Amino acid sequence: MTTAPRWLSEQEQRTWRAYLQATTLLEDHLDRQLQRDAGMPHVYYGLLVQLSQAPERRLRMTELARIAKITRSRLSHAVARLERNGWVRREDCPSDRRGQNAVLTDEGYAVLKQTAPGHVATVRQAMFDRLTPEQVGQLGEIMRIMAEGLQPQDTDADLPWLR
Amino acid sequence: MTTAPRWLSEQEQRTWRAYLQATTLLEDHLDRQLQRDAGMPHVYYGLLVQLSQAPERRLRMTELARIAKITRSRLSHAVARLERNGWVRREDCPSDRRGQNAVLTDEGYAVLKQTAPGHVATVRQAMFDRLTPEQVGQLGEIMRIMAEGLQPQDTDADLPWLR
DNA sequence: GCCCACTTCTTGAAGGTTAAACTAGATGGG
DNA sequence: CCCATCTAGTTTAACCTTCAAGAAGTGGGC
Repeated sequence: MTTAPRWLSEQEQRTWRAYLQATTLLEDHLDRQLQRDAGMPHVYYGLLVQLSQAPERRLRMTELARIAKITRSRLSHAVARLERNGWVRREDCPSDRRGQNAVLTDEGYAVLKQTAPGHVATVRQAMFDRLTPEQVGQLGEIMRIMAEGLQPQDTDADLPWLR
Repeated sequence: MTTAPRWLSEQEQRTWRAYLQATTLLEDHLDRQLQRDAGMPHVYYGLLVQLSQAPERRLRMTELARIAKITRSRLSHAVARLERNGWVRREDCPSDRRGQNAVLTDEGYAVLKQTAPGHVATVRQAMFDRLTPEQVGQLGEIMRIMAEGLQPQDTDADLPWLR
């Protein structure tokens, strides 16, 4: 970082500040809503959602971590907690003896079914009810671009001389 | 929540998922970058930035918490840590004996000065270098709308019969 | 002047997250 | 077959966040 930094323009600064405030406030809001209504933080809820949508309601740990964009370590802790709650169960993977499947239990599914409407309502109220369909489209496109740029890269992409 | 839930449309679902992924990945990315280069998480860095921009580089605890969108409790812990680092100092507020000012020290300012370029570069690379100026404008507008809707409301707004 | 309700800020405990180290099993070249 | 190397997942300890409770100060109504 020896070259002169390119500071943010006025518009970029305003956007960045708004981004930080909105994302902080929303994540807090969702955490509070779900902690109150479902007894777990937002990230944990997201794990149950992913499992509920997977074939046979089960996923390999690494795959779940990849989809949810969290580390395997964090997932290990999270699943341990969800298992204590009886909402997820661990199961040996038949094809790879190192592997574990996280399986959504019926109880876990019931919790999800019960709390999903309230959660959707909260998300709507915070985001979709305030934006025009056009803005929803713009936001989606922008977020896809950002997410794509932040995916853990193929190692070789950082080492072009190896390609 | 007794009425039939209005689920998200296809477009809304895609946008929501992209939003979750992008914000999760970006926050992680910034935390890692700042932990590595500045020895503190992103939120703590943001506190130093706010202080650096305040008159006399100091702010009342409550005001700083309000600006940074975090709880006072969290701020207390954070400032305690930053104080141990020598980057912030606490000071009694002259006009209100309950109050404390958080003051950015010269050391704290130096850390900021040293790490700001790298941080801006990271933000640019993750967001602004990937978006058109038009998209930056759209994102800013959308985030302002969301943040506004999530501000802790004036109590009376929830109690119209008291107005 | 005296209450009482409110604000400011801190604390402690419980729970969540991170980074690094570790166990166990898979994999592929020689 | 053997071994180095890689991958899957867990664990530990340090750190961070949250919630509830509490100490201390303020200020309006009487």
